[in-house]
Amino acid sequence: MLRLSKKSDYGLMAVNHLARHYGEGSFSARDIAAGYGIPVGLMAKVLQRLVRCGLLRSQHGSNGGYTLARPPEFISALDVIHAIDGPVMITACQTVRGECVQTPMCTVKEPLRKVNERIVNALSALSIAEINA
Amino acid sequence: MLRLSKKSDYGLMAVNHLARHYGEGSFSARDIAAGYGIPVGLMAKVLQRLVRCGLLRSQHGSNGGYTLARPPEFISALDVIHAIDGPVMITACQTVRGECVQTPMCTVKEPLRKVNERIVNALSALSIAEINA
DNA sequence: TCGATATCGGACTGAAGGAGTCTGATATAT
DNA sequence: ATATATCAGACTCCTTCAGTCCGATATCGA
Repeated sequence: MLRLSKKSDYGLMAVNHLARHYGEGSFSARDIAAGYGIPVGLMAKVLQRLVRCGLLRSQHGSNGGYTLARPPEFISALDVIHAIDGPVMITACQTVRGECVQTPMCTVKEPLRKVNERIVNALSALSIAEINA
Repeated sequence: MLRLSKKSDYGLMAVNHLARHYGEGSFSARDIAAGYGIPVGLMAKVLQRLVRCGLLRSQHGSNGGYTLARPPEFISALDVIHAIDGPVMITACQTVRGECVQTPMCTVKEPLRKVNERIVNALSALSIAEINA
């Protein structure tokens, strides 16, 4: 249905939160989740994925938590979404290389690929810093 | 996951097919489905929705079928997707009026609304005639 | 050293939505 | 009449999403 997953939503909120407090130390999943009414466990999962993709740094132990791996200007909405949901692709039928699995007679593949490209561009042009402003 | 439903895909293919043969009479669900390896029953369902939203005209009985309700230049990809999947909205949390149901502290609502707007624009700027060219 | 507090990883469950089928009704041309 | 269409809705899988839970590991402070 051309919809973002809730996890991506949560991810954007979390990264946004960290951006807003950039340079003020680290925040735990609990810290972040509390402010937005997001289940802690789920928030933790989302944050873990962001760490694995190099967007966040994590610190174990007490007084631990998460911080941005780089300044908010250099993290895009696409980065976050891609880290959580994988590649942004509006059609299920085509692979990363643009091949159509379903049917070679698909006449709308190419136009949709262009639309997809525009969406990706729009998302990658939107930095977290920009969201925060 | 920011993905179009298969029904929308099928709808685009169908409308595209009808556009390619615009002025050559009507085509049944069976006619259209056959060429693309789409299940007939499902194709029929999709076509019905397009009729209900005024994009296609239908003709009962033998030698019946579907035709475009207006020239391909005046049907956009968004028209088709909207007819099948409903309003294009990348976030589940906001209603048509842009209100956030989940939490009033959502900090990413407004930026995502703008991204959504761009997507809608891209889709509504893409006419079926353009796809076909 | 012990314990509290974190992240981390995977498995798991329930609910929701998508894909596709089926049945029956209505309309129309031959 | 009959064959061929659309039409409408209910229905069944099956996948995916949302969220939970448990055990393991790492770190800080007392």
